[in-house]
Amino acid sequence: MPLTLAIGWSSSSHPECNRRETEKGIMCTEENALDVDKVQTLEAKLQRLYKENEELNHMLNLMSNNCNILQDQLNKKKTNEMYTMTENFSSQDSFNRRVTNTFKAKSSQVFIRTNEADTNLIVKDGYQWRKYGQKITKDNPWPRAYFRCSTTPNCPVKRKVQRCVDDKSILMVTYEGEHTHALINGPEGSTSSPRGSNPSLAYSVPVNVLQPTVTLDLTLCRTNQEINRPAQNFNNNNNNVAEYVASLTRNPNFTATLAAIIAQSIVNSPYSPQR
DNA sequence: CGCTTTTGACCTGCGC
DNA sequence: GCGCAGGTCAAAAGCG
Repeated sequence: MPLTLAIGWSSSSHPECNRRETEKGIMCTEENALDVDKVQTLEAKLQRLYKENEELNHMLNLMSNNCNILQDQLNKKKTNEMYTMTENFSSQDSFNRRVTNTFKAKSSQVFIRTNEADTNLIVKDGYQWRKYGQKITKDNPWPRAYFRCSTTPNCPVKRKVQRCVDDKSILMVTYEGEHTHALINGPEGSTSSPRGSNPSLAYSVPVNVLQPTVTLDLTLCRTNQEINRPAQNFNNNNNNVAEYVASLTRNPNFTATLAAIIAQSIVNSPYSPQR
């Protein structure tokens, strides 16, 4: 413990040092007393931090345990649902077909919050997409757009983009298949937006259908134009930030991820008791 | 001119 | 077999 050593410096047992200290006289005594006070205050502070650290570790463990328990319950529920599905299908073949279509196609769905005024269905995800169809579906008044990955000629990946019925600012993006190539561009690099249009700021990350759905809201990311008009949207953005933070804290996935990051930072911290 | 989007027609699967 | 809904095709049009 470095602090213990720091406290010990003034009581040197070396005779020469003791002599010099005596010669310096009482003048230094007050100064030394002040230093000792400072050190003691710091030590007390550090002890308090250690204590808080321990409490946080304890809380993290509890959260982690709860998370594991919930995950187990979810997995069990999913398994039960699969069994129920099997019973409901008229034949094992049709069930297998459905499972194959649903899971083996590597489909995934992401929900992306965009600007409500933004009417196009462009989602930047770093790949290049070519639109090959659009359709109005029965259960949704908003058109569904069909895209094919055109990054490479033989890439089999398709995606469907449609606005959410309840909230038109949310885009539902369904990916099907797996890319046969690497991601060639960042979110700004996609060239799939129509000429002259104002592409959405949304940036999606595909998530496997078996995993919890992820919603990304990047409408708060400011474009260069927005940066150049500073105060205009400030209050509006503040409200959006509050909403954004509230939605994040309600999301259990976000909480779990945040807890993991905090845990990691504590473990790696130089003040960690484990070090 | 080449690439992309648009959009009506066509195809396919499913339920009745 | 028929009708419906979702998915795909391909010609036309738009844009740089």
